[in-house]
Amino acid sequence: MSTHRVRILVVEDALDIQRLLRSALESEDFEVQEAATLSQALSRAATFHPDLIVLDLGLPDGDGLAFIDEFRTWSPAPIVIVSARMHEADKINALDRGADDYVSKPFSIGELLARIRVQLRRGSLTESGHTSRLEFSDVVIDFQQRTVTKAGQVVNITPTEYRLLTALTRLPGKMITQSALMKEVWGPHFKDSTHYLRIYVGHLRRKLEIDPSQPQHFITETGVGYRFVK
Amino acid sequence: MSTHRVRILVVEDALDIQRLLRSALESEDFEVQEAATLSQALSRAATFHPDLIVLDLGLPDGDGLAFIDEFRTWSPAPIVIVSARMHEADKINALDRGADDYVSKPFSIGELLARIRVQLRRGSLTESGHTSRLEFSDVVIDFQQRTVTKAGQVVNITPTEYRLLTALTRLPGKMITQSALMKEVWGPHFKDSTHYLRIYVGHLRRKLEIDPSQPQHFITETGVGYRFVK
DNA sequence: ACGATTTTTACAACTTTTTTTCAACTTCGG
DNA sequence: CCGAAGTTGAAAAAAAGTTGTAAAAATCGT
Repeated sequence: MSTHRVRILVVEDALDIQRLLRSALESEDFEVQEAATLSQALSRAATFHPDLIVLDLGLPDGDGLAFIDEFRTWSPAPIVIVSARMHEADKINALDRGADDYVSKPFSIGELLARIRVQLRRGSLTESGHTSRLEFSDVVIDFQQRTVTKAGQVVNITPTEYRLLTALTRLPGKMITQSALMKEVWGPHFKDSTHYLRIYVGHLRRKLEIDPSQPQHFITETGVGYRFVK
Repeated sequence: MSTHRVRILVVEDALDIQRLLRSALESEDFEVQEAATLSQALSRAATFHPDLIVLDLGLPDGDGLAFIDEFRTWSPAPIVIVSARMHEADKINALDRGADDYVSKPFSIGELLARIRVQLRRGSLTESGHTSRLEFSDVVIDFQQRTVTKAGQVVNITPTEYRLLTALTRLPGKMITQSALMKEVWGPHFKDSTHYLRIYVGHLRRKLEIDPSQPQHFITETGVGYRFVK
């Protein structure tokens, strides 16, 4: 489905390694962007939407672990750490924090590329995500038929409501930020018009919650986003 | 909602390493089975249906790569190679044939366990359960879902509280200075308004400590900063 | 042109952050 | 060991910001 080349963001402050990585990755036909600082990495990641991140932990303006924390709030794309830190505790920390692989410097470029292929291979396997049916309390959502029933009665769901419902329920339990929801439902251009969200989450609650004033399934995370729980 | 413990098949002919792996894996509450030869490995895998395989490439009756080929025809379960072979070509070969990670002997058992957690996290993300988590006393923090639970109950965490929690827990046991925390949570401009810190550390203690007046996890280092310990 | 849907507007209710106040605790010199 | 200075913790009021609801206006699809 996605027609674009695989995008890789390289977060690395050492210029020589940056160049080495760029040439190796580009010769594998990846689309490469670079960032040399933590803040640059975060803004690049947001606009570039990389399929994978190569991350040096030793950045000048902060700990690379902070990047993992922040990035993982909105993207599951694999993160491969490339670092001079050799201590076991550093590796374990980074891996448990959300990194997917850890390669120590000095590294072999061939091995790094193989490990990147492993990450991308698995990413494409688990891409799909959505099951065809979802049930909670007395509600049944059938994503194949695009129908929603509550207590056996068919509930009319408008196109916008349905897109929002899909975005919220894709990963039950996971908090989705307002801007992520806006981008998915109304498009990137509307990402700051978050009052639409309140109105449409309100619609979903009125139609699907048992008591819309005490929502059990469409949960507000004030200042951040919404979460669907079964 | 699989109720069984996570099953791991260890394919390894050296008895000492086999024992080491079994005890380490069982203390993490995995269900472990072993195989010492290629043919044994294939039949065990077929009956045991492991969730993950730890595989030594140097088996007496054949190349471990053959096992990967055969196993991959019917199971996508992650394979973590543990091998004495150090050559780059061996690693690349195994990874491209279908292995998911490669740890060289002699290996650190802590790192191996972390890499196993990474593999299991990915696999179960789509089904349910395991993600990148931090646990201490009766508290579970799930950074992928952005949820915090105490004794099974969801605890509401505000955006500022969550940023502080993230900054503090990133390096368990390590003391973080007040100004570092201020810069990360409130931004560089507020680095001297350290009384905010006391208020919000207080919030975290009230919400997460067993006895907030006798903190066990969010520790004050008077005059310097705070430290999180598990 | 009609009904259904989306967008705009307005306001009340609610949550979070900041400010303020004061009590308790730590540290350190005498 | 005592008291002073500095540091930390708890509570609550005030301010700022965020969310929920209703309903009118505009737009869309047929």
